[in-house]
Amino acid sequence: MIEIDDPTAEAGLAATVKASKAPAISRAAAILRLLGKRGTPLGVQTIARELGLVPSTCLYVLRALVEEELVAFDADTKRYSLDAGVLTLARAWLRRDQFHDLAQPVLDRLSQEFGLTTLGVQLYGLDHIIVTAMSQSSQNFQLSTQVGSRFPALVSATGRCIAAFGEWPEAQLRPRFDKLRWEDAPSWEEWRAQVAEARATGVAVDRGHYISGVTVVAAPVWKAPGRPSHALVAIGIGSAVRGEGLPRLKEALLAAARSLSEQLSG
Amino acid sequence: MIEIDDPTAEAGLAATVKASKAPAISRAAAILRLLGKRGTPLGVQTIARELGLVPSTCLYVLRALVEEELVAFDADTKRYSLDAGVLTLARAWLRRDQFHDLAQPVLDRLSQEFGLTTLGVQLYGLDHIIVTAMSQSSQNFQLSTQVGSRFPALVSATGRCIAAFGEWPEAQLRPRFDKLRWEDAPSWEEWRAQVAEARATGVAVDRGHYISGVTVVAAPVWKAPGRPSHALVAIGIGSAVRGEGLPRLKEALLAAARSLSEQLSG
DNA sequence: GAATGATATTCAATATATCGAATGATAGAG
DNA sequence: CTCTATCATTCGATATATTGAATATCATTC
Repeated sequence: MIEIDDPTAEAGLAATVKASKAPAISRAAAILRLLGKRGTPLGVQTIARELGLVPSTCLYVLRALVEEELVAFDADTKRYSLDAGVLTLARAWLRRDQFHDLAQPVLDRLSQEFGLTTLGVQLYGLDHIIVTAMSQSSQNFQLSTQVGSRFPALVSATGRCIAAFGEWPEAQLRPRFDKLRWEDAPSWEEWRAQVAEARATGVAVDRGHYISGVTVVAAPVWKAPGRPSHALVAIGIGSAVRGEGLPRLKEALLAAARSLSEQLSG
Repeated sequence: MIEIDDPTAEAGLAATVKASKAPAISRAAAILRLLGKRGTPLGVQTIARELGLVPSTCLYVLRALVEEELVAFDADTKRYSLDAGVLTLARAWLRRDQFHDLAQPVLDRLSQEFGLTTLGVQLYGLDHIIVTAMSQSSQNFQLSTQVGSRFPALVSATGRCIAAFGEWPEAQLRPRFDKLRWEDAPSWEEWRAQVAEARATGVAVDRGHYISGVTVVAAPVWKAPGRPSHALVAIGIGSAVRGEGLPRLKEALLAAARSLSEQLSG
């Protein structure tokens, strides 16, 4: 799957910093994300330029992050990179997230039964989604993502899911839809029709639009009434999603999502 | 394995905040760690009390963290907990950490061959270590930790490793040694002797001191000359580490650690 | 080897994040 | 239902984090 740029990194930072009562934290988060995205160690100046920060401020923030072991500092090269402290936080999150725990066995079963890759994702409004659980079947060729990956909200089957059950005004959907990148982008009308179908059936499908040859199915999960908080996703290639397979998969995904919703709200 | 409390959480926070030029970040990190440790969602007041923060400041920090999706806010209960944003950072870290990538296949091979659990850990001076890679054999009963776990630096075999190759003054070692919790704590003299042996052989061993019945072996890994930066650890129970097994394991671990050191420094 | 351009870092002025008291909001007891 | 206790939240005064210029350090070019 294709990764996306983080919109908050460059453009929105100035605004976020201004509005906040703790701007150092926005800056720190932006730095962490930048270091994560780049992967290679960066110097103070580079980071500051990239994020539009004052170098001295950037230095102080980095030093604080180093102190907290969220950022590693190489004294020889004077370069900064992510440190293992972020792992400790992630482990704590994984251990306690209800959806993750409940979804994992369900995903394992589904990916086994249908021979495809399944994901549990958390929805963040119209901005993006984050993969929080994953399971792969033992088949040879598999599409793969990792827990922690971010994708734009409205793309693929999950996007139709969000549009179908989020009750968002069209004025908010359209501009975001126009910015998406698909391998074979649907027209706005085509997409609207598919969203309507998702609303009717309870499951959204993307047939080769996001990635050609790949069928993605998504079903919404609710933690509370209102907008769905999570979704179950199945990603299939080849025979797994052809012919009789697809309706059965949709059925199974829908049932699993309903069951999860009940468990989460109870 | 037994988890440890984070020393920076309560006691050291005030000092760290005072010294820093970006105190909001220390507070933010402390909040993240607290939320991670507790697992259950917490209110502003509770967090502030626990960490010795002013409630209003605590609120501002929390809001900034929510904005960055590092903390989730339940508007109904007004409780805060870790959010999935920390996952994204962790994934980025895992993807780019050289030691993690190089160590994983080595650990897989070792755990398979000897039928035990192996870890790759990153060393943080005399403070603590963080597990950054793990592999388990397919045997039924296995000791288990997770990537991201933290342990005190000087405990078990890794501790002897750090003491043996870190060239720390005794005055710094002793007070930390005295604070450790073992199931069957060795005396200071006993421990010193084992550290000396580790220095001589290149591998450290803990025979049931940290956890009774469990043998832990650790070998240091260097990214650069000076103090070791990482270590390879093998954790065995029963026959895997009895008789002829142990010397063979020590040999294999040492060889693997040497090879890794070379790859990392090159 | 001097000069150049880039970097990281320090420092004092000032915009502002932080504090503590005051205000709302909420839940539980009587 | 009222009272009380505890919580989250707002707000103005002030200690201080942030800034931008100045300095120090480093690598590279002529």
